[in-house]
Amino acid sequence: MCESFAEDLLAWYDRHARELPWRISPADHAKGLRPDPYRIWLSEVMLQQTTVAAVKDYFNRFTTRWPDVAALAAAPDAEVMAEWAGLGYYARARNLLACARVVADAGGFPQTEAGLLTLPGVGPYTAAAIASIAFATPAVVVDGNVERVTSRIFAMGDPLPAARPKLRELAAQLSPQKRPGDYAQAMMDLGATICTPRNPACTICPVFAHCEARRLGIAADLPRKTPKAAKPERAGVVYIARRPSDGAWLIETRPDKGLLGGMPGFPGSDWAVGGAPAHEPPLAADWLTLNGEVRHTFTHFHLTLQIRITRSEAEPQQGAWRPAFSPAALPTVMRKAWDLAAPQFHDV
DNA sequence: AATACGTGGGG
DNA sequence: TCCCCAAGTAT
Repeated sequence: MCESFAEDLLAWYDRHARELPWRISPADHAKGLRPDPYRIWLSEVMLQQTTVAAVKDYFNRFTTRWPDVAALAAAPDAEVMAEWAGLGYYARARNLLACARVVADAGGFPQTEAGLLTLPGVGPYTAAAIASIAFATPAVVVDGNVERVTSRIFAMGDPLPAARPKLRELAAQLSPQKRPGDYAQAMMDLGATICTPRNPACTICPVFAHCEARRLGIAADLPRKTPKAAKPERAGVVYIARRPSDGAWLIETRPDKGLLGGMPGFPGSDWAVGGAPAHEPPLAADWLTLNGEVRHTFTHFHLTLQIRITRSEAEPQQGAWRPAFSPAALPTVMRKAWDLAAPQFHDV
């Protein structure tokens, strides 16, 4: 049954594989063509907790600008962070660059799962994905799609995340030794297009016959998940200043660790439950509080941000004047603040 | 082991 | 509107 599961899935993949910028087609794969490990690695890191739709443009811009790992390794940190701006989980970008430099120094990517696992930003999923897709090594590739598909095939009702080790065992039972890369990508495509979280399309599923949850009519209820804690409300203040003499913006680079680490932003208060903690503005001036506020939701809290603006020529105590600053380099929450403030500076 | 870490789209 | 979630990793 396991054997024919993989056969049925791969037969479907041969006809229905999605065309994606980092992929080569199953037909070309069969001719012995191999995808570029650099492109597979880059796409897998971008795709961590991120949708294909969101990744495509970023992937194309990165590979156009930095066509190989040596080019990326030589890039200045700020340029890579700016190119990543808006994609989220910015530790990925910092680790991406660290990883590129390790790999460029080594003269190429490690070709084993264990070797890949030592790289910054490469965890169990990504190591297995690169090993199977780029190096044709059988590996048990388990991501959210595989967990969902597997829980349904076996009608495994234990809730995530506790069920993760058991699901990995079950996924290993399904995984074939042949065509590991195609199989991994087939599971992704199945999970993304047929075996979806809501309203799975069981009637057109290529592995319909193997699916215990479908047989029981409970596919849409799996996998079960333990409820998540509610997100707390936090609030803060940001200060947006512009220098009339040259149009420079007051920008600080956030510390490498923590939220939005390594990204540019506007100086301001900490963000706390119950309101902005006491703080000093980044420079002495008359600050105007805007009527509108920024609302933004992070993974683990909601945020309301008050915006204060001024025009000034003073030397700041936080951040620095940046005459050539582009808002495209901002993380989304800061870009929202900029969107609100920028019209107030139309005459600067 | 549990928590921190972004964002945009869909129902 | 609000909640869920998408090719997870680091600590």
